[in-house]
Amino acid sequence: MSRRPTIKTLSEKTGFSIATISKALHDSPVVTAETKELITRAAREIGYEPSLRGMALRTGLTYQVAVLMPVTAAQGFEWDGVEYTQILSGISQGLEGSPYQIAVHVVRHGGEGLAAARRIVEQKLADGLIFSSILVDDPRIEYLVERDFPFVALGRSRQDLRYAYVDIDSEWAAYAATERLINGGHRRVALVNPPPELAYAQDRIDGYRRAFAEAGLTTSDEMIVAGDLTTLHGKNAALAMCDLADPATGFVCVNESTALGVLAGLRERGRQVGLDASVIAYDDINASAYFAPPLTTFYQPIEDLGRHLGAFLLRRLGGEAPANLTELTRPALVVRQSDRLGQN
Amino acid sequence: MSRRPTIKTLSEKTGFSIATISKALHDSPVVTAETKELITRAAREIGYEPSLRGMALRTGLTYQVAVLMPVTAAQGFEWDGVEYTQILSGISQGLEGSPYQIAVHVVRHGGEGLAAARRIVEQKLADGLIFSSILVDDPRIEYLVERDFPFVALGRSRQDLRYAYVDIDSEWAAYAATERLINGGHRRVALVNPPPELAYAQDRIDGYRRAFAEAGLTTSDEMIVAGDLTTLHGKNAALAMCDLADPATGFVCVNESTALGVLAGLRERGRQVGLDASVIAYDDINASAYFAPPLTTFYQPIEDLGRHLGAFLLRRLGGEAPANLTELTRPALVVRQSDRLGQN
DNA sequence: ATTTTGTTTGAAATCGTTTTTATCATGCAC
DNA sequence: GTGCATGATAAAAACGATTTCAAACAAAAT
Repeated sequence: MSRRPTIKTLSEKTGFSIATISKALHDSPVVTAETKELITRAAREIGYEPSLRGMALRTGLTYQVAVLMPVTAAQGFEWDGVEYTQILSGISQGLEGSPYQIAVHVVRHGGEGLAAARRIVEQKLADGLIFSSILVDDPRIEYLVERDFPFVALGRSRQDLRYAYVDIDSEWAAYAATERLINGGHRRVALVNPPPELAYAQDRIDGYRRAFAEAGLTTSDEMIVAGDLTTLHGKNAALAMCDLADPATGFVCVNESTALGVLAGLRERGRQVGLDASVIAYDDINASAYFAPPLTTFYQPIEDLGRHLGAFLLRRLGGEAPANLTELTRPALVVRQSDRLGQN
Repeated sequence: MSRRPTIKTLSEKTGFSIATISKALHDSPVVTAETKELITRAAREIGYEPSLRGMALRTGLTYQVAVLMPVTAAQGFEWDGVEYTQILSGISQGLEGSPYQIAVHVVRHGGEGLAAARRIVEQKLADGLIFSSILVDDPRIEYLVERDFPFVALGRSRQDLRYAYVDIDSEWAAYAATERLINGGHRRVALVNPPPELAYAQDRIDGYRRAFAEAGLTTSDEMIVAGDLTTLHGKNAALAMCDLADPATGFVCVNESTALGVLAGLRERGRQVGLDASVIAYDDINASAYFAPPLTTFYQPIEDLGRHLGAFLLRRLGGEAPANLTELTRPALVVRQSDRLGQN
């Protein structure tokens, strides 16, 4: 039985030393074109593939990219975090052609994130790191920047640090959605938001407030409902907003899961969407198109973001400065249902 | 700056040779209890952690578990494949306490699956493999069994091979759902099913047919609609079933995504669920509870299955025979809405 | 003819482990 | 006192690559 060919096999076959083989395969200028040709041909012939483990040991690299995958709401088995499939798919596309593999590290509680990052850096479990759920003040970013460990964040914290990121312009997205509802005649607009420690929760609040400010209106904080990203949260938020003395008529929902919950809540209160309530959501898996009624959304191309995460990390690993590696995308409006209160 | 401590550091610190250190840390019987104690204490003191890469090179292992993640319907950006977050979370729990990391390999087209498995085995990218979307006749299973490469399948093919698997009893699940609808008075029941090459699509068809046979009724194949697992597929299926000369009144949906589509389709045709149509789905992320109306479902504990996948693979890697490593679970009925036609 | 320079290749060290084999006391029997 | 197990530890080889440095040789310069 023939074992997998190594550089030694090649050495025996071609008569060159393993040193020359290694150099030839790396296209080093010190070896003649003729020898290179000979060696690469032999390598192709016997199907030689360098062993990642051998390379890893010698170079100190791991050829692994770690991805921190949060599983916050597995408890209760609610619809949450599902977009990670798309993120991973995107990252994998971004990494294509490189020798890097994706190592998923599941993070159960918020606090585990820093611990996981620490372990990855200290035990050198990976050469680079990708993570999301960025906090307003994110200890992982601080730690990694300080250690100069290559990473790309999906989201931006509010720290004054230079690092690579890919993000959605949530401030603008919330502004645009809120503005639409205000223009539609809504004065009481609920913002169904993620927990306030998340950076983009703050971005959304900023955009929401800006829309009201520019319209010359005032907002009250009771309309901003923070919670996890589950459908249940959306439903509870809608119920609470309906039960206010001065109830909400417009709803800006952070994602499709909460939007579904809001629809369920409104139904339970006998409110008719399109007639006495309007709902706008941010969309990643096109479920909103099938809701009753179909929702107007801002579409976030999660898989694209993933692709950029992978590509940016590759460039970061290649030594590029983080300053070049930033991207901010605006979600695209998908109009499906009117936002005009009682006019459709 | 102190580099990460290695076995050599420990050797210098304690005065023992690296051979003795290695043996002591593996609790070998040839080294005295006293020496072991000394060495383990020193290891703890300087925070020694063995290098996975060093171990990997020497032992030929990789300490990686590969997971094949299919991304079939990324095209069109439909709701599909979202349960992988839960699967990964479960696998990670099953692997906890072991030195194994999860390496995700994204598989884009069906055919890529075998190629990915081949690459993983031949280049020894991982020590074990986990994959889903099992085909009726699955070349990956055949290949891996032949090579005696450790793996656990999420699902069972119809090949007569011995291998480790975790699966949902889809035959029973389809039987139970169909029987409920038949008992509710439905005679025209549509089965909104995945593509027929998937093993569990056949299981579902078997169960569906058994329910009709046991009720002394006949089925017609036009009621079995195969397609991808997207919401769009569900909607199209519902439209088609409504437009038949003898339309369907009951719907058994393969997952929540298609169920949402079926609801949308029924709405478009003016059918009222609970009045002139009934829908039952298989549930993994509890979205059905918020649909209009909330759906009766069979709940599939995906994360549990993932946990077993991880645990089984660990045992398989430990040398256990595949025959012991099989599990079949029945989903649990969650009654939310009556299945009785026009009687609720 | 001898030295210098440059070009190509090879030997050897290294990365951090595990494992096989060797060494060296010590205790015991003869 | 010599020989022989026995038990504890050490030395060395291996895993598969990269990299530094030396060697060999030819060509050019003196």
